[in-house]
Order: sequence, then C-alpha cells, then structure tokens
Amino acid sequence: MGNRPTIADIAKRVGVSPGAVSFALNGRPGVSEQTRARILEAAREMNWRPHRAARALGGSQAGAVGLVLARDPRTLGSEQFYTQILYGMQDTLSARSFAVQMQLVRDTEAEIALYRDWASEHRVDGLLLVDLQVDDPRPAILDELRLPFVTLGSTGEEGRPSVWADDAAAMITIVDYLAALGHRHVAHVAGPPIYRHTARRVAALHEHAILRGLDAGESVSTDFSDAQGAAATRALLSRPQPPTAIIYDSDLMAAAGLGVALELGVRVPQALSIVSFDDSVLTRIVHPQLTCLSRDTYALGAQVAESLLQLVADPATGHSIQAETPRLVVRGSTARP
Amino acid sequence: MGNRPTIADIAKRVGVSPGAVSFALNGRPGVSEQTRARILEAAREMNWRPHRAARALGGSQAGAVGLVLARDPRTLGSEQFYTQILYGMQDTLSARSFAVQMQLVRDTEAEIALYRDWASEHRVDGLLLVDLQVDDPRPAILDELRLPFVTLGSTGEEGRPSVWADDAAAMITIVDYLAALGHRHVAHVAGPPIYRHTARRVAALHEHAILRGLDAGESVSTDFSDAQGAAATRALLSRPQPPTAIIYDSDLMAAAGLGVALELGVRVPQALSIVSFDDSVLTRIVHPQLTCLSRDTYALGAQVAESLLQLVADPATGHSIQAETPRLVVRGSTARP
DNA sequence: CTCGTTAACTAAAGCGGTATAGTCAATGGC
DNA sequence: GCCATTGACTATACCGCTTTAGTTAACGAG
Repeated sequence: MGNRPTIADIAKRVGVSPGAVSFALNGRPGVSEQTRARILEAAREMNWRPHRAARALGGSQAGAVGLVLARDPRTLGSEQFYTQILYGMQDTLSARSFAVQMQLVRDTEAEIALYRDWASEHRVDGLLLVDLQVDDPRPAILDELRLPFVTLGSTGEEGRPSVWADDAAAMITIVDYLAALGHRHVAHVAGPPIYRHTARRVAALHEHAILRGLDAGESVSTDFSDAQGAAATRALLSRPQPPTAIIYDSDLMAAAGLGVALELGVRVPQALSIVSFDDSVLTRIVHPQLTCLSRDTYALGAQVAESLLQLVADPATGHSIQAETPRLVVRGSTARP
Repeated sequence: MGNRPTIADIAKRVGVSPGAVSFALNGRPGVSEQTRARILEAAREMNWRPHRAARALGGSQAGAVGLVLARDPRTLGSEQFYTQILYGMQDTLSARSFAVQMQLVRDTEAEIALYRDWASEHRVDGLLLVDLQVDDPRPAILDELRLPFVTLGSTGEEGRPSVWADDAAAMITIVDYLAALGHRHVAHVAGPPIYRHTARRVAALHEHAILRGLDAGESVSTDFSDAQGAAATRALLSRPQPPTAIIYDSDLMAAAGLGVALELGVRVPQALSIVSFDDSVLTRIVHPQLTCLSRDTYALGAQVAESLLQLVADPATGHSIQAETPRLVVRGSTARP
C-alpha cells in the first residue's frame, strides 16, 4: 500500500472540497457538524495523517521543538538529567504530535550556528534553552532569529517564559541539614562559574554558611567532568584542614569524589559526608548510596513541554512557572562528623 | 516575519528564473558554469538556506533520520552508549545538514506506532534500528511502511544494511582472559534473552567456556536495570559455590554488582573479578575501576551515519559493514582468583 | 416579495522547492 | 546553406495543506 491518503482523497470520498476537509480536520468553523463528522470518520478509516512538510510550508508550524546540549564529547556522561527531561518532554509533546529535535554540539558557538540553521530551515517552532550563562549571548540571537524559547532553570527575571526551581532554597536545605548534623567545615565542588545556576548555588552556600555560623562555605569550580570532580576532591582532602562534608553539583562528580575518598582511605560517611545536587541511578549504585537532592525530572520535562506548547501557540506569552524545589533524600553517604 | 531569502529572491537578483537557481544550487546540469557561479555567490551573500519543508514536500527528502529507543522510564540510565552513538551520528550528519530525530518510548509497541506516525508525516528518510530481537516484528513493518533502515549490532544475515561488531569474538576475548588468570567458575549477568546480541553472547560464553575446560558458563537474564543486576549478583554470590568472576552485559549492572559485592563483604578483585561488556564514565568512577570491553562508540555512530546517508541516497543498497571488535581494557576489578 | 445576512461550501492562490516540458539561439554535419 | 542537435534557460505544473475570497441557498426582517 504505497501512497498515503491526502486531504484530496478524503474530499473525493466524502464528496466535498479539500478546503472543507481542512476545516473539519482542524476544528474550525465553515462546515456543518454533520459533514464534519463524516469527514472525520472517513479520515480515521483511511488512516489519514497530516503531511508535516505541507503544513510547515503553508507558513504554519514545523511541529517540533528543539533542545541543544553543548557538551565536549569527552565530558559526556552527565546527561542523565537531560535524558529524563527529554523523556518527559517527548511524552507530553508526542500526544500533540510534536517532536523534539535534540542535538549534541561541542560548544555555545556551535549551538548558535545550529540555531541559525534551524531557523532558516524552519525545523523547529520553539526551543528549550538550558544551562544559562551569566552573560548569555543566546537570548538576543534567538530574538533576532525570531525563534521563541523557554529557559530551564533561570528565574524569569526578564519577563521571559521559563521553568525554574529555587536553587538557593535547595542549597539552604543541604546546608541546614549538614549544620544540624554538626558539620562546621563544608566545601562545594561546583560547575563552571559561568553558569547562572552555579553562581546562584555558590552565593547561596556562602551566605547561608555564614548565617549558620559555619566556616565560609568554599566552592571549587570544575568543568563538570568526573576527572575534575575527582581532582577537586583530592585537593580538598589533601589540605591540612580538610572539609568534613562536600557538596557536589552533579551526581557524576559526587560519585567520582566518593571514589577518590575510598582510594585515599577516607571513610564515607564517618570521616567525610557527601551530598549530591543531582539524583539518578548513579547515586544508588555506588556504595554507600549518596545523599542527594531529588526531584521529579520527568515531570519537569513535562512542565517544560506544556510551557513550550503554550509559547508556540502564542509567542507573546511570558509565562514563567516555578517547579518544585528539589527535596533532600538522605542515604548512606552522610553522618555526624 | 523574518524575511528569509527564497530561491525566487536569488533569481530576481541574478536575473534568471527560479528553476535555473534550483539547478545551480543542486549542482545539476542546465546552467552554464558562469551563471552557476554567480548564483552560488548570490546565495552565499544572501545567506540562503533551503526550506526543509518545501524540499520535503516536493517529494524528496525530509533531511532527517530517526532513532527510537524503547526504554521503561524506570530502567532509564543505560543510555550512555546511545548518547555517544547519537553524538557520532549527529556530527557526521549535520555536515550534510541532516538531523537525527531521537525519541524515547516505553516499549516496542509504542516504537512501532511512532514509526507509523513518522512514515505518514514524512518526518524521516531513514532509521537506525537498534536492540534487535530474536523474532523482531519491526523489519517487516518498516518494509511495509517503506522506511529504509540500517540495523545496529545485527550481522546483516538477511542482506540488509547494518553496522555490527563481533559479539561472540568479544565474549571469547573475555573468557580467554579470565581463563588465563585461572578462573574456572565464570557467571554472566545478561540482558533479556529476547535480544539477539544477548543470545549471541550467551551462546558464545557457553560454547567457549566448555572449549576452555571451564565450568559451563551460566547466564542469568535481567532487564538491564541496576536493580536486577544487583539482585542477580546477590543470588550468584549467595550460592554454595559462588562464581569467582562475573561478566556483566552492561556497565550499569556491573557497577551495581560491584556495589552488592562490597556490601556482602566480597572483596573485588581478590574474591571476585568483575568484567563489564560496556564502557563509559561509570566504569571509571567506581572503585576499583572496572575491567571492560571498550570501543570507540563515537566512531561507531559516525559509521552508522555514513551507512544511513548511503541508504537514503539509494534505498536499494544492502551494504553491511563490520565495526571494530571491542577490545579488553584491564583495570582494577579483575585478578587471579 | 424583496433585500440583507449568514451558514456551508467551493474555488483558487499561495508556501518554497523540484522536475518536466518547452523555447530559442548557436553549432555542426553533410 | 539547411536541418538536426545541443546548451542554457524559461515557464509551468505539481507536492499537500491552509487560507482567503467568492458563491449559493436558506432564512428572517421589513
């Protein structure tokens, strides 16, 4: 059965014009309820599906949203979080027969080049912008390209649509917990300071540590790789006054840090408590399992999808929604110092 | 909206017809070299890009290939391998301005439904088919849908295009290595037996173990989740005669198995050697690091991409290429029993 | 009974390319 | 020097769907 049925085939079968079929299938006025029902029935029977390209060409939607991750191929491995987000997005979007165009690129420059390509090829109707930087060039460029986007993780200060969680509150939860256990000397293995979320966490830790009477929480920045996570841990533990607790910005670095501690003979959690800012299988397969912040990442992806659908439907919306604050899941990697 | 140049704009500027511009841009005869040069120059200056939808509508390509992964959201976590494949594919394909449409779905049924959607919406020109099953329903359906595909990991027995590695040889490498270390009792924590690659590995282990004079290598099947990997390990180690070495079909399960061993007080590698069939960051962040089979997954993705491009250009090709056999990387998780 | 309105359609013009069928002048064989 | 061929283009017909501008026929108001 070679050729898919087109709107014209349906029109012929029902005995109306192609235009009427289009009206009926898109739920817009111009056909009687009776005719509409007959058309829909015929479309169902003939197993008709819209031809995406034809729709997109008509000047309307491409039926896809984009997600670009800028990652060095070597630093690859921390995509657990985005894999879950993607799953949540796709489940929500495919119900409306939207696709997610996901692509991995090397850096922000390549990311921007890709946006230009997508814009001119009309591949996507909107984007999810992630890993926002302190001085991010992307929003301005996307505005210029007229590609609407939702940001993930950035509070919608600029009146732009975004889905975000309260990073600072999450960090405070951790600090309070560690302080309650009796820790005084807490360190933080952070991501690159260029990222806004990193900056927010670093600031929150510092401020709240002082407030709680701990030693000023110090943050060490890394590139999020397991190698730098391990190196940072090694450096921290080799100090004359090593921290009694380390907070890691990602589960991958936390696991790597745990490995280093074991290697150095530093017992976890007796001599060192470890907390991860991210959750995934990883925190559960290492031994001891890691205390971490957990959130429903799948649901977050679904929220993002809803937000994107709304944005695509009406590019003028500036709706910003706050996702649940990650909650602390206590496992075996934390204890009194 | 953004006044993106069309072929007609170029035609007007150069002073020729749109058809001539199309000929020039697609490198086909019908224009003089001189005119062609002028057209290309103008297109470059005006920053012209083909409108994907328009091309796809013309009956030609959608400019995308698809990759669907059937995964239970809860079993998510073993996507390292496919993330790397994806990266390799995208780097190769985006040079030809092809996109990869990747989607996560729950099961094979949903996967097939998605293929039907994609076929009727003309979203993709070809597919990468992964995780082939012993009696796989997908090839027949894709034939019916006229969606060309390349299989990954399955030897191209049926004259279909595929990119595959020698699973049996890889397993034999492991068995030889363990036998040389002096192991007699080797177990295998495998994936679901429904997968062809699992079946091949199970058979290869069994045959080669006997050949080498080991106890008949036994395989335990799992769903690839860390939970079942852990459970299988626990069961194996609780036997009166526990194996002295366990081969895991995935790095995730190997890491989970290592966790169980540590928990049970079974020392690795002294009392138990662990080998993982897959490599990723995971094998390097646990302690001890895992001996594993390693391969250049990124390159594999690139090979897949080449194969797909060839297939899309000529759907009749049945070219099958063999990728390098994974090689054994010895780390700290294996030793003499 | 006539006119204006509206519901329910039909007709037709794109959207941006591709592909095919001309058109026209230059070329070359005999 | 005439006719056939070829090269270089132009004109045009789609591709499948959306959308706007008609076109009817029915209906109600005056």
